[in-house]
Amino acid sequence: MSHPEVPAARTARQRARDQITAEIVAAARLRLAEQGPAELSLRAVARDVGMVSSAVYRYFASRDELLTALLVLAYDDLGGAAEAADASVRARGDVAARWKATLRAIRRWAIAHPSDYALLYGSPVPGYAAPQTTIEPAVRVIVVILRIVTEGVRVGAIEPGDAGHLAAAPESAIAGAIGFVRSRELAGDDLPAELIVRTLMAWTTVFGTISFELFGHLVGSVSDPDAYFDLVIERLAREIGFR
Amino acid sequence: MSHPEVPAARTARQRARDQITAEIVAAARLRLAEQGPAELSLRAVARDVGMVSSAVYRYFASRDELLTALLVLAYDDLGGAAEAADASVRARGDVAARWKATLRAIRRWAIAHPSDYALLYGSPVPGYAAPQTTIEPAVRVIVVILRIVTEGVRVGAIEPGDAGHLAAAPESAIAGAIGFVRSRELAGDDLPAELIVRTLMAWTTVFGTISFELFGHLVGSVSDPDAYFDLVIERLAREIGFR
DNA sequence: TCGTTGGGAGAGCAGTGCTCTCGTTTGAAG
DNA sequence: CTTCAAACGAGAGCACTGCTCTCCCAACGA
Repeated sequence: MSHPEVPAARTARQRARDQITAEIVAAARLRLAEQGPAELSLRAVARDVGMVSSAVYRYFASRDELLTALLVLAYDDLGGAAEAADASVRARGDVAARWKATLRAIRRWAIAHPSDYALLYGSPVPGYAAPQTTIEPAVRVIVVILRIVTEGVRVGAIEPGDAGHLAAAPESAIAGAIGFVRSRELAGDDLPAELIVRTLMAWTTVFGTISFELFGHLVGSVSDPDAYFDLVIERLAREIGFR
Repeated sequence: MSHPEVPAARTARQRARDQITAEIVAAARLRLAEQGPAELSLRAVARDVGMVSSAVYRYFASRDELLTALLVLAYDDLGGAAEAADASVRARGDVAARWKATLRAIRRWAIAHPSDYALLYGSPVPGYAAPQTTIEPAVRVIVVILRIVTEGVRVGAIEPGDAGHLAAAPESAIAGAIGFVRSRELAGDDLPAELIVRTLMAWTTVFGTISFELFGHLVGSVSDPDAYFDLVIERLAREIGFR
C-alpha cells in the first residue's frame, strides 16, 4: 500500500510553490491594475504577499520575468473575452453581428484594463524582448477576428471580390508584403490573400482607435468615443466586404 | 548714454540660464535616443552636462517636466518632417504624391527615432498629464494630413461623394461622434464631415501600422514592412477618395 | 538517520527622484 | 560703490528601487 499514487499530483512542496507563485502573480496583477507597468515594483508586491523581496527571486528570476507572466495572463484574458463575445452571438448566425460584438468586447476589455492593455500594446520596455511563450496567447485575439471573416466568406456574408471600388490586388503584390507562412497558418488556406490584408488592416485600425482613445490622442477630436468606435467598426466591416 | 538698450536682450544671467537649459535638454535628448522614456534618469543627464542632480532642479521642477520639454521637441521634429515632406512635392501639383510622401516621411521619422515615437504615441506614464502647451505642436502632423485632403478636394483630386461603396454617412450621425469645434478648427470649413472622419480613420490606421511595426506586433505576419506600408497608404488614399 | 535541497530573512550594493541646507556668485537698486 | 536679495551650484540625506549574497532552518529522499 505504499504506492506513491500519482493522484496527489506533485509533491506537497511543489504544490506550495505553485500556490505561492499564483499569490505573487495575483498581487502583481492587482498592483498593475492601478499603476503602470513601468511602476510595478517587485518589492511592493513582495510586501503585499508578506514576503521579503529577495524571497520573490526564488520564484521569478527578475522583474521582467514577472512582467512576462502578467503579459501571458493579460493576453489570455483578452483572448478569452474576444472568444466569449464571439461565441455569445454565434448562435444567431449573423456574422456581421459577431464582428461587431467581438470588436466591441475588445474595446470594452481595453477600457476596463487600461494598464494591461498598455502592457500588451503600448510601448515595449527597452531591453525587454517578450519570449516565445507569449506569442501563442498573443495571437488568440487576431485568430478570433480572422475566423469570423473566414466564416463570413464561407456562408456568403462577405463578398470578397467586389468589396466596393477596392479592386482586389494581385496576389503577387500582396505576397511581397505579407508573410504567408504565418498568415496561412493563422487564417487557413481558404481565405484569399486580399481578405487577409483587409482584415489585418482592419485590426490595425481597431488597435489604433483604441490606443488613441486610451492614450488621450482623441480628446477634442472625438466627442462620443462609443459612437465613434461603432462608426469605425461599421466602416471596417463594409471595407472588408460585409454586405 | 546710459540707455539700458534692449538689444542685448535679456541679462547675461538669463542668457546663461537659457543656454544651460538647452544643454540639459540636448543631453536628455541624446540619452532618450538610446534608452526609453521610462529609463531616462535625471541624475544621468546631470552627470552628462557636468552638474550635480540637485542643480538640474533649478531648471526643471521634476523629471516629468523635463520629459514634457522633450515631448514638445519631438512633436515639433515630427511635425517639421511631415511639413517638409509635403512641401518637397507640393510643386508637382500631384496631391496623391503629397499624401504618400508625407505618410512615408512620418513612418521614416518614427523608425529613425523610435524612443521619441514611443514618447509621443506609446503608453503614457500614469499620473503624468501632458500640459496644454503640448497640444499645439501635437496637432501639427494631423494638420498637414488634413490640409492635403482639403487641397485634394479643392483641386478635384478627391471625389468625396462616391468614394467607392462607402456611402457618405449623414452629417447627423457623424456629428454625434466627432467633436466639430476642434475638427473644424483644424480642418477648415470647406471639408465635409464625411471626409474628416475618413481622414481621422486613415491617420489612425497609419499610426496603428507604424506602432505595430515598431512594437513588434507584425513580426511573422508581415515580411516586407516597406511594401506593406506602401500598400496600406495606397488603400487608405483610395478609401478617402483619391482617384 | 543523515545529507541534500528548497526557500525565507537579512544585509548590502548601486542606482533612482527629490528635498533641504549651505555657501558663493550675480545683478540691480539705493 | 555699496548693499542686499535673488539665483545658483554643491553636497548630504531620505525613501525607494532591482538585484546579489550569505546565512540558516525546515522539508524531503535515500
